[in-house]
Amino acid sequence: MKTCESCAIRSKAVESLSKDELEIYQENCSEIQLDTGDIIIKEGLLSTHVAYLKSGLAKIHKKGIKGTEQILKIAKPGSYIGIQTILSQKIHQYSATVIEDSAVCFIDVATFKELILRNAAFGHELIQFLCQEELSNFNRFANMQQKQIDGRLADTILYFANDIKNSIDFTIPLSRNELAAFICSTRESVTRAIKDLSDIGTIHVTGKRFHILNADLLKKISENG
Amino acid sequence: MKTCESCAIRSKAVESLSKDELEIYQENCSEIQLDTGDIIIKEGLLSTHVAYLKSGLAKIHKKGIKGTEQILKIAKPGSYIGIQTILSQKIHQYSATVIEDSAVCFIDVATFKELILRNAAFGHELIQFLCQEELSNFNRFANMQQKQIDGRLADTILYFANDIKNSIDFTIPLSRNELAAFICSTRESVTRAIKDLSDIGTIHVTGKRFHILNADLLKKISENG
DNA sequence: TTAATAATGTGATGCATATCAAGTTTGAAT
DNA sequence: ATTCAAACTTGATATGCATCACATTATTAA
Repeated sequence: MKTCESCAIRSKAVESLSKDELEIYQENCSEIQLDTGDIIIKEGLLSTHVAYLKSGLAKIHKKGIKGTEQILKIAKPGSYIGIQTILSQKIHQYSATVIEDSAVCFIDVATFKELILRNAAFGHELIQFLCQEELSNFNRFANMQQKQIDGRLADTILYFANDIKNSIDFTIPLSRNELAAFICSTRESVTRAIKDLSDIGTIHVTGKRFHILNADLLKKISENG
Repeated sequence: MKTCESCAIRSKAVESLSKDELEIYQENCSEIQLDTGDIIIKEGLLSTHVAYLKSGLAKIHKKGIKGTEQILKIAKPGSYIGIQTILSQKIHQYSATVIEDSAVCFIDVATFKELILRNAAFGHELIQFLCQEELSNFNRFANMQQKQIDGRLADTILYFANDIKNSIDFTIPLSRNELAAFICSTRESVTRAIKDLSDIGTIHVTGKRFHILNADLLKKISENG
């Protein structure tokens, strides 16, 4: 049986737990394999567990007006999902859906809360995680508002290349519709933006597979908006 | 001499401190009166203190591409400012500027960090604060992307009326340019949006003073985008 | 394989809002 | 009061992108 104790990719927060705290954690935690399309948490439902993304990839999204999906961010391995609603609000304010087969640990809310109140180092790591997330959100917010589509797409391609896939040749596990929901545009405009970036030789794209040909130019487009 | 111990509007986090922890806090904390326009923290500078907004109002902003100011959010009394960079990054990633005369407490970073690691309840309150902030950011993000100007302005007017001023007759302490930076538009478009909402009788505006005449209609506009 | 369905691409058009260019008001300084 | 600069308003024009309509290509099921 797998234990958190022997888990190689447990979070820094879990690292900080004492032996008996880890036991509490472990007893109220279960790891589940999820496939693309599976729902981790769903907006509007009661918040009963915190999810820890061990491996894979998920989209964090939210229903906007008229039901339009808005992708808020991409959750990478090491992310806690659904943590925002465990302390005060009890209803999930956003959904999380797997976009690349994932291993997810679900930790009971009460346990999570107990550990925060019991071990300051555990809380400290969570604070660090939340702070970094907020700064990312700020950056993303400013970028979305001030750049136009080509710049936003360039951002996204560089983000997947540098921060997620660590490669210049990779797949973005999002449909054109989802890409649009992520860069705040429409399916059609995403298609055209991809064509723009391809035409000037910065990328080569086939389906969901992206190959960066000219990173410098792509960066310049990203920076200039 | 004023002490945190006797402070009526200290944060919930400070509430949770023990007597000697409170003393540590107090010794490394100083309250300062700031006027409109004064800078609380500045993007790019070293993060040496956490600011706690006791009273007044501040804008949290960030330089975008080409130097365009982007207002990320409004900080209300009870907000911790500059907390995001104290643990990992050391450089402020955003600025905070007073928009209504404020009382601000500056707490030394080392002290703040020490208290997080020493008192789990203190950290717990901060986590709660950070979680709520992130959810607000998500909502704001989705709204900005999916609503058009009139809806975004309606949002903002209702936000000031309900969440900040608790009145239907109040001043928004932002210039038209700042309002634009807040609702992600331009000075001119803000003017026109104000005119739109005035023309249909939802609000009456003179300068920075806003009077809500038809809250229901305003709400409808906000909801429909 | 073929049929059916979903995802994607493309061209034509319209619209919201940015941008530009004057004017006008406001507020501070003299 | 008068002057000056900053903030604001207003109209005309430009443009980026959404929207619509339809063609094409993948993908799945039969």
